[in-house]
Amino acid sequence: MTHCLPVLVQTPAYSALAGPLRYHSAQPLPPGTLVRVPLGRRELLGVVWDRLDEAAEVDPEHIRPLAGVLEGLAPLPASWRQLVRFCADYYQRSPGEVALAALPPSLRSLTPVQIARRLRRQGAPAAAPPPAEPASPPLEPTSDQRQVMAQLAEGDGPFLLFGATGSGKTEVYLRCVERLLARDPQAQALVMVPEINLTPQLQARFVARFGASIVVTLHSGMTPAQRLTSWLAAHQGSARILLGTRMAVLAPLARLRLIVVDEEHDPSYKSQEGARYSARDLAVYRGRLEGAQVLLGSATPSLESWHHSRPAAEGGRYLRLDMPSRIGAAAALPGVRRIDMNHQPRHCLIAPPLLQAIAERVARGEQSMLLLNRRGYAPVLHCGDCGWKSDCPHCSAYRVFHKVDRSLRCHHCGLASAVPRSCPSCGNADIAPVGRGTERLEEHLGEQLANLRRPEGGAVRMARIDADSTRARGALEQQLAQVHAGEVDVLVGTQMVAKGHDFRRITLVAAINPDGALFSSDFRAPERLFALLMQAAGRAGRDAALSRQAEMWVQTFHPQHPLFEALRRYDYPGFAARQLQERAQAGMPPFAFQALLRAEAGTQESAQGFLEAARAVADTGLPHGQQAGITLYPAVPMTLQRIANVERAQILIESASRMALQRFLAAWQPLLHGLHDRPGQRGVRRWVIDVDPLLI
DNA sequence: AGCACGCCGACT
DNA sequence: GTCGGCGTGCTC
Repeated sequence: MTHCLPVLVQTPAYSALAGPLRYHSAQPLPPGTLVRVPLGRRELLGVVWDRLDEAAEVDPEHIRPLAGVLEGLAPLPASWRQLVRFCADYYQRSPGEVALAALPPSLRSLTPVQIARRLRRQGAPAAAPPPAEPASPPLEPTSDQRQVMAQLAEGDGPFLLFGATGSGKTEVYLRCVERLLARDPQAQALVMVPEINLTPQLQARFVARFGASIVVTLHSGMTPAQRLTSWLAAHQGSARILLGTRMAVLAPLARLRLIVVDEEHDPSYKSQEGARYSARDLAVYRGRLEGAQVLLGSATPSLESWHHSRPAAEGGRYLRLDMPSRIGAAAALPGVRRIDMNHQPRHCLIAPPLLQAIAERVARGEQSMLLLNRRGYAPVLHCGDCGWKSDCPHCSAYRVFHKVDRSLRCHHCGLASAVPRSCPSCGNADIAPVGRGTERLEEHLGEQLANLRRPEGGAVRMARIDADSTRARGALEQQLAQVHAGEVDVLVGTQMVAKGHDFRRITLVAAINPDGALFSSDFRAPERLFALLMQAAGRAGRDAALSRQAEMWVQTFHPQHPLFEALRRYDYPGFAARQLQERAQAGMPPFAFQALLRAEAGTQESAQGFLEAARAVADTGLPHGQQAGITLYPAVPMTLQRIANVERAQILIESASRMALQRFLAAWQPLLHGLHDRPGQRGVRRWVIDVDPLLI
């Protein structure tokens, strides 16, 4: 007697293999079992799925037997399968793609024998370890923390922890986990941070509190072997605390009781390739699904979460918890100073008063941090004679001048070449860098401060931290350590330095050129700028003795702009209220729900042609009424129209109802597969649906 | 997606 | 006369 089992394999939504495939098995394997199955000439990892009727009918002759079962691995739990199903449905992908992407890569590449050996080595789930002796005894909780802990004990959530930088949010996370494990020693907690860079310090604090044996981390920077170890520990239950980036939300945790999403506003939680899921939104869904408490934390919540945390009487679904006070003597955030660049020397990089302020810090032995969101020396080279600019031949973007290695580099396709000695177009020798990047800022500052002396007489020490300076493994940690050790007086960096790193001795933070976000076509740009500046300000004055003279400087041509007014008062609620009002009036998220259909093709015409055909088929090919409440906008080129010679275009789909949008997408998406193969659409290389896109 | 098969240009 | 380009088609 053989059984016919549905099995998920990694197949994309648009191949004919989107659903589960059928295989014969001598044994009736429970859903969630990991198996190996033949597909064509390959042998793939697969997951036994729940119901056969999810698979399309197929000729019984063609059904092949399973190639093997991964012995010793417990089947993935029903809740995990439901999470995968939800994620696939919501983000319009195949369940196989979501399920297999959520498994560690080594499960796919190792042979069953290697995996069995690995399982034997890692052993069975460990018995509950004795509670670790805290290496660092927790401090007395602040009154804010006490109050928040009391609220967390009572309600169900989800909770939005609205806590100022330095108010001790991490301590709240630690206490929540502590309380959970005291109540249920077998329970598991998931704690997410937006970036890999932030995991080490978080891990250090959790290990110090709970011991290394029950804490594991999961992120894409780990080696395949490490990822497998952590994943197995999570799945088998020996890990009680899983720390990680967005991928951790899809880890199997059979006894999950608490999910923390730190810095929940951070765009990194939204995946930008494969299944474009939001780990924050999935966390909320997963919490409800598995009965786990969900705690979203931020000093500058996303407007979506903020809106959800309005009073329940007004329709709010999250419970807002306030922690307004910074801890200790650093209680006050630095004063904000706006420099009106209209009244400064033209084209100056750093206004004289700011330069003066930096010089004073150096002379006192304090540190300064300058933020400029552009790496390289100058964003473009320009010929004054003929107007030539350093275009990238493959992208609709300029190549950036990097002085360090005298190269022109495209930040989109990676094309790099030596800087021409003279204009490639007219031969003029006088080609000039236009605009400024971190390299140029560092150089300029070095010149301006060349004659300055530190208290003990040494020269000013500068450092630059951006994606270029931290390319090598461990470079970021090393550079951060230098800053911490006080070996740097002036730090220049992109936004990566503003995120989460505590610099105790910094007393001045300056935003060099933040104006771009004020008038951006991206409606979320102000939200991101406000979060960045708040976060950056939080870096300053964390050392009690220095906090009084801490300052946040903003160079702007629009000093009266409401965003900077709100920043001056550190008034996130005021800023958010204003933004939400604008969004409501304009009918934008969170008051509307959006999706994008993006197409890539050899020419802009064929990309747009595909999209227009998709628009047309929404009218003609769908059951009547399926389009009710849905707005489909015309196809337009993407902001970055061409990358690596691929033309990109998109259409926006909008609805006031999330349900209506979901229903429409589910009905529409299958029709698009047919379009792709039509004669006129051959030029289309790829298309994707992005649900709840962050970048439009 | 992979991976085959299949039919046309520059190499030993 | 072969190696290899990617167009088309199939995989439970």
